[in-house]
Amino acid sequence: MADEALSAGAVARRLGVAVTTLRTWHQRYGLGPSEHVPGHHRRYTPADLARLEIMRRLTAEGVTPAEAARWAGQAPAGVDVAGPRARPVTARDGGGPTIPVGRAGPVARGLARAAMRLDSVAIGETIAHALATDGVIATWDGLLRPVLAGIGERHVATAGLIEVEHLMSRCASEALAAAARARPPTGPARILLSCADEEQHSLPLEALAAALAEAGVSYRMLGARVPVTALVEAVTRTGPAAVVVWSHTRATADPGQLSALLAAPRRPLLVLAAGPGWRADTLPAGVVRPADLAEALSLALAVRDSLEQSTTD
Amino acid sequence: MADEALSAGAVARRLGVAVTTLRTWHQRYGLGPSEHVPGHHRRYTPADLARLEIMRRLTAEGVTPAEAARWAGQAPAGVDVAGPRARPVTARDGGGPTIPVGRAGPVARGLARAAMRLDSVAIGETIAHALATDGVIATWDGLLRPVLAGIGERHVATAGLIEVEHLMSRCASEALAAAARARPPTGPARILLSCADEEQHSLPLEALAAALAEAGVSYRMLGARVPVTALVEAVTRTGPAAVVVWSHTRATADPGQLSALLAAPRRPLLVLAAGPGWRADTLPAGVVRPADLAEALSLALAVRDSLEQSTTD
DNA sequence: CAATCGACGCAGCAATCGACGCAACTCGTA
DNA sequence: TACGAGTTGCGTCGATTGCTGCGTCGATTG
Repeated sequence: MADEALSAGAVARRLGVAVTTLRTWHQRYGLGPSEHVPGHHRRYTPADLARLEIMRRLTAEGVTPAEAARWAGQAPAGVDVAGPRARPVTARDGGGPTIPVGRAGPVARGLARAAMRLDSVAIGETIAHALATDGVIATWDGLLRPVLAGIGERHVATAGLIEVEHLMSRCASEALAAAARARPPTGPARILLSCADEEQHSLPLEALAAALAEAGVSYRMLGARVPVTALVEAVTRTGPAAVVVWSHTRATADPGQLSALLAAPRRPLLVLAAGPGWRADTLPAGVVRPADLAEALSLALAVRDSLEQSTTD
Repeated sequence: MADEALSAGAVARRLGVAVTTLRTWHQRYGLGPSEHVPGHHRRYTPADLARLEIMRRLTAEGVTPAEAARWAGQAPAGVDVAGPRARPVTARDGGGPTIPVGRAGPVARGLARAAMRLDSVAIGETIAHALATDGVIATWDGLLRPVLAGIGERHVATAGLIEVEHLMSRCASEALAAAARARPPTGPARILLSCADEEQHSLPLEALAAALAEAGVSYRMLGARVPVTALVEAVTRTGPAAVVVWSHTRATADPGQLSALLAAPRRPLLVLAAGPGWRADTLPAGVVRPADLAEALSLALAVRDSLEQSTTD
């Protein structure tokens, strides 16, 4: 670990920019060594270098330098997006007359039972309570996803239970929407949520929307079955900073949609390919593929306010 | 501190309108940056932005843009614009690539405008307000249906606007669900609502559900794309007094589904074939075909009343 | 003496400007 | 019922603005 100070030339060489540019960045955006006496040589600490790295990466992505600088300036402990995440051990559990929910807990089992009963009131109450108590992420990963997966499995196996699946989806959708509405986000919507073309499953996207609302981030949600042209037009019109495209199955995961997004007139800062449909090796460069809801949320949060933090509204 | 100077593009993105429209608003209504040198770039201060926000909200409520601009122009205290604002006082309306709502009223027009802007917040607020004020039936017939029909027409004609249609549907769905939840029905659910097989439009059914909830009648809602076997099974399991099957297009209106219902072990008292998909001459005997939402509601209410009479305790 | 500093200027490029026009909707009128 | 007048949002075009990266110059630092 070199905690010695780097000279301007060294930093410039490392970043791949001219020395003059470093000076410009300093006096235009205040993005320089934390301690610097005017007239003396600049000494960049590792922390300063990290800030400049952010600046360089953002500008390389196409962000306006002024924006990137504002963003890099206030990031002392910036990038730790990918953290250690405990992975639930896949364990076979339970059979029986109801829906297999794995070891998702008694609440999930109760929810599954209510679903089998087509008891929409109980379903709605259970989900709403979980949302209020544990938050969107935990409810999604620990309750909704297991139960829905269980119904799906059963549905594939027995070619029945479709009405149960639809009822669950509807109730979950309602509960998520209610949760999102309970915490109305403020500020401009810089994040666009959309399903892939032909994709009709929008529930995970609604969960993400609710999670965003929970975090106080406003967004635009287009919903299911959004054709490429419509998506591109929406991007062109609203110019979001980030776009999340959900694909549930491989059939709906056409990488061309993402390429079209990147080629749009107002290229979004970040394009997220979410859902199990996407294949990592076929994604165009510059597209990020979050592993789960939590990661998608943290990525979206990272881009949140790249433009301004005005105190209006 | 004039630190917050938004560019035209930033403001346009924030409001959801085109940059050109901002310029138009400036030169037509004098609604622009307080200090602007002709030829130079426009710099919107927070005060200017607030004025535009008012403009946006008013137009979303259905106010004529010209009038909205007059309102917004004199809103902020202090610096006032002395722009070329000599407009005629005529209260004409209409214009732009909006959605034809005919003579459905200003609220519908405002809703259509908000939809074009993909402004889900405004859409949701408008619908929720209408639901609370006028009730479900009036909101459906006087607001939602005209706007949705307008979008549909336009969508067929121009092969675009799909994202607007989806957003409207989603917001309407949310609002209807919220309204239904606000008045939780009591008692056992004796009415089953379901889409026909392969039918994916469930919004009218959700409107009926909300209307039922408003009337204090409890129901079970299965949702979209319910296969015949699933529907029959649900009927067998829950034994409803009435079943409403919605079909939006002729392709999904297979009379066999209704026959299967009538042949079910626990034959429902009343089977309603709702939606424009059904053809009166092909319906099996004993199936009623309501003309609109109000009729469907009154039929459902009649069933409830007859039940109360027969099973009175 | 090499590297850097602050100041100044310049060329490329994206965003924006003003002007014009188009398409589409409403409404009054024939 | 059809049609023209009035409105309105927005696309397009050529010119301009303003931001950005960086080279240059004389003075200073290490």
